[in-house]
Amino acid sequence: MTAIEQTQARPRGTRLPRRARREQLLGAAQEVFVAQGYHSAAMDDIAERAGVSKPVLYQHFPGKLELYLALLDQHCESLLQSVRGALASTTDNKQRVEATMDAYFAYVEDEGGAFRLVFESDLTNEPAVRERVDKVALQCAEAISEVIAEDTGLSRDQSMLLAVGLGGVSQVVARYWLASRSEVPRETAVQLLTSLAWRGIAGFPLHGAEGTGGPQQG
Amino acid sequence: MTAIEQTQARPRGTRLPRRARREQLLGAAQEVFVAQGYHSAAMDDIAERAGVSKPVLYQHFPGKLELYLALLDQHCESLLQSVRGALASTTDNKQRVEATMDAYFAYVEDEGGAFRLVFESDLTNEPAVRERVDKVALQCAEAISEVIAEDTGLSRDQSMLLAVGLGGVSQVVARYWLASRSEVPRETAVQLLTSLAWRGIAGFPLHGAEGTGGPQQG
DNA sequence: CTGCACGCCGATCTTGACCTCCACGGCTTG
DNA sequence: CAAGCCGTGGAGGTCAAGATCGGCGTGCAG
Repeated sequence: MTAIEQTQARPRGTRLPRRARREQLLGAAQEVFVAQGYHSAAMDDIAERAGVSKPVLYQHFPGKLELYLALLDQHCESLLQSVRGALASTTDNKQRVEATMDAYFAYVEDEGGAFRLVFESDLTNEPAVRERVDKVALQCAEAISEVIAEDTGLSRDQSMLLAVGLGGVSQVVARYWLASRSEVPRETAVQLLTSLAWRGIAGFPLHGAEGTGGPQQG
Repeated sequence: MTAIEQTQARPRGTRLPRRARREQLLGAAQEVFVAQGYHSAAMDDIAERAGVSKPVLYQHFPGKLELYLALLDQHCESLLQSVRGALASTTDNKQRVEATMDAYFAYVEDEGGAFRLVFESDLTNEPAVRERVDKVALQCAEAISEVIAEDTGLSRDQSMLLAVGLGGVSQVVARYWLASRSEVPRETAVQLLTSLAWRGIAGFPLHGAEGTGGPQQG
């Protein structure tokens, strides 16, 4: 009845080198933060999850907030890399859209549900957290907006609006798709969104004017 | 130095009928919750903001959570009504898209920033809150998806995915537009998103097949 | 074998926020 | 004019959770 699933199953007595211990603590913290959110997560829970006592936690991190920020930074960077990688993976703009959408889906589907720290944080009132979350969203949108501006000739402000929209739609739908256990397979969902978005973007002037790859398949 | 801005400027001693007092408390609570989030908001702050003492607060609401839920319910209902009203305001599907987008922008721009309670709550771990937030998003998406399904002939699952996407894009971009103080006027932003979304939707089969209003103006 | 250093643990402190108890003052009634 | 009632106010209880202090066991150098 009181059995608690723990990924590591440490018998609470193992001695680890500092670096390894730190990584393990980060893993445990991620599990707890993802499952319970920042506020409901207790340092006791994290320590217990890691199979250590609380003082050890405080020997590796100054406090709860810093622990959370370490994880947040890690996964913000991860998202940004994925999006940039998707945009750089091809020069065909339609495939760019598809790759970017898929990047969001892959990110959301990633192990441990770490995306919740970025997209569903319950600590957005903390300026440090707000800054991270806003910044990564802005950086992703800027990366997307550059492509949009080149493809459509829209102004910076307007392409940013669209870029924010594309990032937003990817993130929101990916989360919905994951939560609803939709029977629609991931690839189909991505295709659907890509069709929607690409047709929308292609309707603006200048689309495909500069060798962006032909829209041969309607 | 210790001057605190209070919208009502009650001299802290006024006697109000219960209904009016309740409304005033709700208003004060909304201001504090919006400004500070659920966790950082203290019942003391809300009472002080309203110009009453704490026991009065507890005579009208059983606790902090119920107070929050009362506000949340109110604004969830408001959003749902706006979206449904927008969808029912016309039979032209393109104008439906535009009206719905505009409904989100209006909602976000609404006084007091109450949209934060719905879209940026820091209490999503609380099941009651999660239920409300998820439910209103789902209800909005369902309302939208009905139109999409009729217009495109897509399956229920697929039109729901698109509907969630449209709701998501509206919500995300509207919040970005509000936060970034974009020089793009609201009407232009709505037009931009409407173009994007409508072209995307219109690309699916069956679009405009059943008297949905002619797409005469590109 | 013995002393030392290091990392870990049980038990504790303190803060902060939600939530109630006893005294005061204005309004109504005879 | 006087008495009572009801709502208001300040001060306090309780508890959860973040953050910390002395003791213990283990591995290594001499």
